Amino acid sequence: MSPNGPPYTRIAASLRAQIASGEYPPGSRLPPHRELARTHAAAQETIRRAIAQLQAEGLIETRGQHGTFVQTRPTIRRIANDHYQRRPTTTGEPTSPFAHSAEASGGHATWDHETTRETADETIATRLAIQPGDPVVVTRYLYRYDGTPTQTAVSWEPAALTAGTPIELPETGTAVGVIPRFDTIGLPIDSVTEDITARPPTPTEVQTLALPPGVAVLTMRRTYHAGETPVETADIVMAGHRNLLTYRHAVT
Amino acid sequence: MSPNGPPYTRIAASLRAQIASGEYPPGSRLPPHRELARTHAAAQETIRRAIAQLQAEGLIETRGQHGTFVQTRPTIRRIANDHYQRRPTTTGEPTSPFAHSAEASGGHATWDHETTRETADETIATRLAIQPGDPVVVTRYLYRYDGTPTQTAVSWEPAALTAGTPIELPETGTAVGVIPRFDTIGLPIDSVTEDITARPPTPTEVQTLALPPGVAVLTMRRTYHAGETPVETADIVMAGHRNLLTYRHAVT
DNA sequence: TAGTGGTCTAGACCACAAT
DNA sequence: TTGTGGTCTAGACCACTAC
Repeated sequence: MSPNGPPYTRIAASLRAQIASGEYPPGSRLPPHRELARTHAAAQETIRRAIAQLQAEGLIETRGQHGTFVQTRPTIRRIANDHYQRRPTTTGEPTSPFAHSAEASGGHATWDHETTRETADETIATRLAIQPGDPVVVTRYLYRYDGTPTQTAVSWEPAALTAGTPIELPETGTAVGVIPRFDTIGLPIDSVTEDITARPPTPTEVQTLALPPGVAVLTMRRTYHAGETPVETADIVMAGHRNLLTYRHAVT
Repeated sequence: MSPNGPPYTRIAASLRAQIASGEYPPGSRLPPHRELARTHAAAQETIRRAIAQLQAEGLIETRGQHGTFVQTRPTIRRIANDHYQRRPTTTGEPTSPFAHSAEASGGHATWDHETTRETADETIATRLAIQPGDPVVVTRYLYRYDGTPTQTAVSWEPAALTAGTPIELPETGTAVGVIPRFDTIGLPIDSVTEDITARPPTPTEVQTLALPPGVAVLTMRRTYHAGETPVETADIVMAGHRNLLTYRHAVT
């Protein structure tokens, strides 16, 4: 088609066009590497480079030793991190930002969590404005969307703030979510900072999030403040190619 | 070191450790592929896989035919997309969000732009709530940070809104920035939506942003609204590994 | 047993830089 | 001319799955 660039990019472009044209519809299987090597008159390794490129784009997926398949859900799920607003204290059942956005996009959210007590290392101490070695309550989450893992999060809270209160352990009391929890102990959260970046996944993230090779993760570092006091900080990691963070700000 | 995984991941881990330990300090040159192949008792192609992995992590950089170098600036630049607030109309010279954040992190910002008149395709028409084929003012930007390209943006505005006004062409009047410009024609912007995601770069983006292979781009789709009317929409693209988007919201 | 993706190898050629 | 990163090849082996 286009005679520019090295062969593996041309082969990738050719396959990309065949997928876009519907010749290989979503869910269908691509020919085996060795057959593609014959039809494109290239070596198997060259085919693999082309395949790897499409994989990084999230277009196709290789399933173990079963074959190479066109992605069935290139559709991006939307995480509506709208405003951080307290819900009107009506009858609605408590929910989390993740569950809220999942249901808004027509799916079902579940999550596992595990809470431990640890001491703050230097990084966390800085983020929480405490001293290294101070006790913190750490909670690790794995969020699933319709059953498949899509997001991990690790949350840190200074133990000194919640010790002896009903919200000492997240995910156990009646108040769900960071903002309502701290409301109940008279430490109202009034601001949140979020740092967003993209980076390649760690091997662990590849495994837990079932990431295809080459895709980046979108990470958010979020810290809640009550006045000048940081009350919770979290690292949130999700697959870059199937997530969209949406913000709506007022301009004043 | 660690006997797990295929050789190329072990070689990558080994090089990563050598970089972290300071054996290869930032800016230094790694041995040539062929030499690494000898010392690690592997084929050159295997070395290249390991190198490609480190490249995708932003740890090293290959410069044409000069060699492989440890990245000198793994330091992430900060783009402070704080609140969208109108500046107090004092004596300060007009500036842009990009210039503001660049100077906040100690660098110097410059940008080129080119404005054309086009007609809206279906996507842009939807985003601007106009009809396909309606005239739009399109401006393409290339932003540089201390001289090196770091961000591209394309902006669309419905021509019908600005025709015959002093702000018909962006970047020509006295008002700099979207919000001040529309203030001057009595169409005050009061909200902005931003959609953020990560994806692999297009070949064009690889070239214009001088991206090393494997790194993802962080993209923002931003739309300004005056009431319910979209007045400007833009696609902003930056390298994922050296950019950080920072938000600070009030919680109400 | 056969098919599949994944990996490795030894050797080759290219374009480009510096010398 | 030499050295470099980048690419391609033909063939091989492995782990896993399906039959």
